[in-house]
Amino acid sequence: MTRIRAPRGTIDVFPETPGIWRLLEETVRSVCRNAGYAEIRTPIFEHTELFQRGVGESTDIVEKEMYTFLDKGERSITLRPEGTAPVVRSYLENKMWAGPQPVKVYYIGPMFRYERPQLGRLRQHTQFGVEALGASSPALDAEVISLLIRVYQCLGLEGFVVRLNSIGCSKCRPRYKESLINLLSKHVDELCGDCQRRLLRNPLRVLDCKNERCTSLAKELPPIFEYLCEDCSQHFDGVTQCLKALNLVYELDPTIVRGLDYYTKTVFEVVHSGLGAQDALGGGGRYDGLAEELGGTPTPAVGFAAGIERAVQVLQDAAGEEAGRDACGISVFVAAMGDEAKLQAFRMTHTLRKHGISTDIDYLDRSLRSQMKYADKLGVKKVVIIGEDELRGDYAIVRDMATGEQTQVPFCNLVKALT
RNA sequence: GUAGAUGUAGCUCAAUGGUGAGAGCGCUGGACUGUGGCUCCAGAGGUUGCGGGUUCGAGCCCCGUCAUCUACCCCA
Repeated sequence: MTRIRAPRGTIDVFPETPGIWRLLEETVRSVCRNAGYAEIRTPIFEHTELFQRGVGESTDIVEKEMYTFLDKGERSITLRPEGTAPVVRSYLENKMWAGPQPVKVYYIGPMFRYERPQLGRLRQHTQFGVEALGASSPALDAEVISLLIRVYQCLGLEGFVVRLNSIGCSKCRPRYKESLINLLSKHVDELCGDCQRRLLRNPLRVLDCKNERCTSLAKELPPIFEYLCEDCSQHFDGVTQCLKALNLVYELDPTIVRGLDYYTKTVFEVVHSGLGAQDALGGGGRYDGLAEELGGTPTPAVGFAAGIERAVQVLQDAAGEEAGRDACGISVFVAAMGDEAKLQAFRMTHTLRKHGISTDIDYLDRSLRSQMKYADKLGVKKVVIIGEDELRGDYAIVRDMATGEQTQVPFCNLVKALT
């Protein structure tokens, strides 16, 4: 029999990192709630069409990375590859537009993409994200960006960089695309194979190509700022103004274009150099056209998504392996010798637990010496020792593991002595 | 989907084509029959990823396969 292993691209979060995970999740929750974002939990699978229409038929995610299958009712189902389209679907389906606007929600949960795993990339990974729907104010873009930064700041994470860009809207982006095509067409031969293909389909992608020659060509291209329409341009100014008001440092980066079709106007990424080739901790932007694309009324919205595993990786590099270890948290160990004492110890352990004292006991019939060793490894503060002598005298020995000091405590006073 | 690297004990790694595949750490026990950390001793633990091939002989060489890692594409 061959041993069953976890499927490719999945990991067990155990035993090294649950501590960091819990800290991260708690930080996300408190930062979001502090800014008026409520939790939303959407299904882990959705109708395939949601992502085809929402994320975009021509994106890599939809083209080749989705976990799609037919269920027993012949429906095409997809494990969610991202969180935004489901939230918008939920907003529309639950008529959240009928309540006070904007609707601000956050989520934490698993996402699935069928890709080759590498550093910072898994087939099942966890994202936290926020979405603010129903308002087009640039202040909301800035708020969303500030939330992401705040999460990292609260965790004491350093060395990340915020990159900001605007990719315009359906009015002005086509003009920019057109001029990119015109300018790049003159240099088709110098572009890499991928970019030659991208040129007609989505010329913006040439901007963030990692190929050196494409990069140097891209540098010569005019930035999109010169092509933004009045509306987009004003909006972008509003965003930068708000960010400056918060003293948030960012870099203007005309090369970030994002791989999902639904983005409009503001797009941003938070990157960290400690992540290898996949250097984005998180990213997001505005998606004013998505609700309409999903058959709802036009609804302006903005949000981000960020990778938990990637944040954990950076935090652990900074703090060391042991930092995330989930200590058992046991404070008292009951060591016993002899059958009668062991039964008494078993009962005592449960009594102590009932009184809120975290307690553990030996289950391997070990010698006293070994029980002491084990108690030491657990890191307990006190060990309660019972043998035949103690049973006869109706008391237990309580040993302080830090000082080595031992006292005799009558059984009836044990709870008080250990509290 | 493509490319490269790597698969030996729970972990990190040794072993010129040649005896019964070793070490450190960890685990279990003992020295100390009822007292942890330090020290010393002992023990358990392996289908050398899997399947073929070459050879008198393969952990080592060759082929295939699977897995992991890294990178491309793209993204969290």
